[in-house]
Amino acid sequence: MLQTAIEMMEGDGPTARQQDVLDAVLRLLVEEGDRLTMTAVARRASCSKETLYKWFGDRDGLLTATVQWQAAKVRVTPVDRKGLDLAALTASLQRFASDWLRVISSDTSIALNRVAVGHAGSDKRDLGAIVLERGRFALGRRLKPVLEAGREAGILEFDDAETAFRTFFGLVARDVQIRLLLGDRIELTDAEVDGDAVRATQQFLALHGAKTGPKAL
Amino acid sequence: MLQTAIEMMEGDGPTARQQDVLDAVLRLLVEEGDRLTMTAVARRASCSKETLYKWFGDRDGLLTATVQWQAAKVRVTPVDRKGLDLAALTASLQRFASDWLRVISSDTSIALNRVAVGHAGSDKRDLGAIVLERGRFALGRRLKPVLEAGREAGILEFDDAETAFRTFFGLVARDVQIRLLLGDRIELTDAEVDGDAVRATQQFLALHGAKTGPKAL
DNA sequence: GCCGAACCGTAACGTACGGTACGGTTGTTT
DNA sequence: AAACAACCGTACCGTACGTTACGGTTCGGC
Repeated sequence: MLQTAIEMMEGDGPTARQQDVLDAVLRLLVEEGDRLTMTAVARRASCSKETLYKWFGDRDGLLTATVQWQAAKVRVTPVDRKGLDLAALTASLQRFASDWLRVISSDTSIALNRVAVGHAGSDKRDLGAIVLERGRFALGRRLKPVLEAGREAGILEFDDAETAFRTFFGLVARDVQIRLLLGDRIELTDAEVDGDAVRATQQFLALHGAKTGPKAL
Repeated sequence: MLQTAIEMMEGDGPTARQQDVLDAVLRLLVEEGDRLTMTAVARRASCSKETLYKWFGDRDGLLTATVQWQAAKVRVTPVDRKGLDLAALTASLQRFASDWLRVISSDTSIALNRVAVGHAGSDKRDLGAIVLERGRFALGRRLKPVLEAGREAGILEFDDAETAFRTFFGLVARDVQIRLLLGDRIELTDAEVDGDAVRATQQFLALHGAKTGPKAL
């Protein structure tokens, strides 16, 4: 059953075969970066270039579909806002932090962000917008309710949830993402990721934790 | 007087004429991004392509020389470590923060980081390494002595200067750089930059300021 | 005034790659 | 079994662009 790029845009996701192709593009993107050729994609995915063009329109369409496909694969564990105490909030923040660190340090994320950054420089700003929307902004949308629940529970104090989120974001990511994107070889073991998540969470709580008793700053 | 790319690598910088060419590349890079062509550079700089190749070797050499040229233009105001008190340290940190925010939000920085990120994905990792070295790491080398002076003066408390610097970096940059690189249009007025610098500095002091009297966290 | 080096402007070359066309194969419908 | 759609593999086309080559101009040295 033929499914055009337009149909993919507005309807149900790619077919199984198309997903295979997009996964091949992902792998190729990690290996070769933005200089992957349509020929290489066709060869890797064992499909014809004609099919690629029929399904995805052109090279940019293929890259866009790939980015969306990868973004769709990222699923998150929701947080229950009931019975929130300091321990639960701390665990939640740590989990967000470690998840995020693992995402931005993954090969696929690095490769995808690289092509998105490259495309943001040209007229084709779509890729950057998608990555931003499904990455940074999606994280904010998921984390802000947690922060606000913490505030309602009297655990956190802040004026603006967006600002508070950005502080947390900075404490977690620091210079990791830009260094990775620029080619710095950072080794991030699981232990280090968890340690960084703990540190970032503690720092955030030190800044925005509710002041109780003599802990006034 | 002819000056080959090799001579430029190991010796005195580019000649005045070559600087004009590199400035033209910079402007073109801001306008067109990585898809600038050698023909466009030659036309913009009013020089021949033959000269470009004689001076810079090839396209990558031209881009490398451009990145180094821009990096060389960034100069910093040193900080005197004598008579350091909290006010002086605060002012110093705020200045670092606002300077850095202005750098990473400038058109040239964004354009340069974009091409560097793109090149970091291919075999040509040079550009990324240069940007990293003259950007993030240069900032760290300049800031760490300030932090250590603050610690010696009893104003700051931290174990590792590198870790403390990265915390400050995160508090300052937050999500700004990645958003700009991905094409997000962020408006950063001078007032906002200064305000962010103050906020980041206060947050850093809250985390690493020496505990005096009843201010224990 | 003459010579050569450096350089400009432009034309030309080679190639890599995006995009298209086409013959052959498989699987499905009638 | 005939017809047809979807698809694979490959050959092909057009073009953009990196790189080179060349004629003409400026300029410093003798």
